[in-house]
Amino acid sequence: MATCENSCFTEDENDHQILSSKRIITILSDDEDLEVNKNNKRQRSPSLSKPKPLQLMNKRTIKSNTRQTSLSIIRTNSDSNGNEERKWNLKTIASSSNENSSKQKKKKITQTKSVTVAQSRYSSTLVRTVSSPSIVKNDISNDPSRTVSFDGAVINEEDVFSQWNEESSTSSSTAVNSKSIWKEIFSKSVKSKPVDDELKQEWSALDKDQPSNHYRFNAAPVGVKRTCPFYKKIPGTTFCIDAFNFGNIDGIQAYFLSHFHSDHYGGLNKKFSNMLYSNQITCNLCKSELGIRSETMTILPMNEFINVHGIDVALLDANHCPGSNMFLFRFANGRLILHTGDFRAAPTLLKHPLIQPKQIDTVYLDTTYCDTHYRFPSQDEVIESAVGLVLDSLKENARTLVAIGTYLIGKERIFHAIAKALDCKIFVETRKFRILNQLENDDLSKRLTKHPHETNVHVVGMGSITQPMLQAHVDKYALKYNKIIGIKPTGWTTPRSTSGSKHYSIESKSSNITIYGFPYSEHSSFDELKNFIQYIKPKRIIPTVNVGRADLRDKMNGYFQQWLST
DNA sequence: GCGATCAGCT
DNA sequence: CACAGCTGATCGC
Repeated sequence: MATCENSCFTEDENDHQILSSKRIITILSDDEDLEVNKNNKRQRSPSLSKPKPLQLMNKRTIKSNTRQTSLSIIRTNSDSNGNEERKWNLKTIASSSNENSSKQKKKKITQTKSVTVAQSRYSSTLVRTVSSPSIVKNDISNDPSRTVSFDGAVINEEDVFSQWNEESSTSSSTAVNSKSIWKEIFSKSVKSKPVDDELKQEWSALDKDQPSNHYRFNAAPVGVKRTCPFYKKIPGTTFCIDAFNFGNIDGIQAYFLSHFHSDHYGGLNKKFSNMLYSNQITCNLCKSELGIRSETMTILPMNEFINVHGIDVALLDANHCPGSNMFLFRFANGRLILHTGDFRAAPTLLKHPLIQPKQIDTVYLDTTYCDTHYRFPSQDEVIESAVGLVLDSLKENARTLVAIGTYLIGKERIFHAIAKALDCKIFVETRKFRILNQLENDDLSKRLTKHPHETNVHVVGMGSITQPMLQAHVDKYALKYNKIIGIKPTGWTTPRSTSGSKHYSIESKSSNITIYGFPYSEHSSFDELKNFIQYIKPKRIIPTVNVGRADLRDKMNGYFQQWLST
C-alpha cells in the first residue's frame, strides 16, 4: 500500500547506513503476528490478535520470536512555505527463529514516513503525520513519566535522552538534530485535564466485553447477546442514540435516531415497541421504509428545546444527509451535552445560535475522518466541479448518459445541481422516488421521474458505478445514447489537486465509459473537525467512530488534546 | 413464504 | 481501511 512518496527502499537503506551507529530507539515485542493460529482465526478477536503493546527496550539484546523496530530521523527538508518536513525511518526486523544467531531468517521491512513537525501553515503545535506511524503526545503536563506514544508504543522521555547523555562527546550533527527534534516533541507543554481515567475504563471494559464488535453492528459473535456500548448512552439520562441492535436496553426510555442510514437504524423493525425520537424527515422514512408505527415515534422540532423525560433536547441540522440531526441535551443545572450523530462541520454550522464556545460539557463526536489524511474540498467546490464536468462531456458528445451513484439518502445535492444546470429531470428507481419525495425539497421532487427516457441524468446505486454495470445500463438505452459517464461521490476519494477547480479523478476509462471519483463527503474533514472542536472547546470529547481499536483511540485522543490545548 | 439476520464484498 | 450499503444464504416463524 505504500507509495513512492512514503516508502523509498534504496534511499532508506543508504540513509540508515549513515545513521546506523546512532540508533535512537529500539522497541521490542513478542511478535504474535508470526504465530497466528489460522484454525482459530474466527474466535480470535482483532484486538486480541494484535501484538501486545510494544515495550521500549533500550540497548538490550534482541530476543528470539521478536520484532524489533527502530525509529530514527534521516532527513529534514524545508519547503517554500517554510514548513519543515522530517523523514523518520521506521525499521522493523521480525524473527521467527528460536535462535538468536540465525539472522538469515530475519525479515527486514523498512518504511519511510513523512512527518511534518510544528510551525506548519496549519499551525499545528505538535506533530502531524502524513501517514502512519502516528506520534501522539500524551498529556505531558500531568504525566510525571513524560511519554509520547508512537504507533501505540509508549516512548519514555528518559529512555530517549539517556542515549545522548552517554554519547554526547561523540555525537554527530545528525544526532544533535535528532535530539533537538525529540526535545521539540517532549518540550511542548500540553495544557489539558488529567487523563480521563473514567473514559479509559469504559473503553477497556468494552474491549473486554465485546472485543472489537461494539462498533460494528452486525459483527456480534453467534449466540452472544450484544450489549449497548457506553458511548451510545447519555449519562444521567434514560436516553440512547442510534442503538437499535441491542433489544430493550436496561434503563433506557427514549431511543433517539440521528438519521436514516442503515448503520444507525440497524435493528429497527416493525416489532419496535419503545419510543423513538427523531426529526420529521427521519420519522417519515422510518414509517414508509421500515413500517415503524406512528405511536412509537415522537417527532421533535428542529432548533428548539423540548423536554423529554425531564431533560431538554434540541435537534440541530447535522449537514450530513437529509433528515440528519445532532442532539443537544440540556440538563436542569444547565449542563450541555452534544451528540453530533454523523455530521459535516462546515463553517456555517458554527454559526448556529445554540452552539456557543465553552458552553458544552461533553461532545460525542463523529470521528470518521479524524486523521490528517483526510483533507477534501467543500461540497460546493466539488459540486461546481461535477457540474462543469457534465457540461463539458455533453458539449463533446450530446448522446452521453450521466449516471450518479448514491446511497439510500445522501449525495442529493450533487445530482440535483447537475439537473438544475441542465434544466432536466432526474431518473430514479421506485424506492428512491418514494424516499426522495419525502425530503421536503420541492424543486428536487418536481424534477424526479420514474421514466428513464425522460432524461439523461440517471441516479443509480453506488454499487452500479462499475464498467460492466454501466455498459449494461447504456446498452439498455442504446437508441438514444452511445456514451456513459459514471460519477462516484465518496469521502474516500482523495482529491487529485486541491488548488485547481477540477476535483475529480478518473477511476477507469474505456471507449464509451468513464468513471469519475469525486471527493464529495458528508462527514467532516480533519480540519473541519479541528475547527469545530477549537470553536466549541468542550471539556470532554468521546469519539463514536473508529473506536474499535485502542491505537486509533489513542491517536484521536492525541489530536483532541492538541486541539483543546491551543 | 416471508421477514430478519448474517457473511462476504465493495 | 471504510463510507453505507447490497447480494445471496440461512434461520425462525
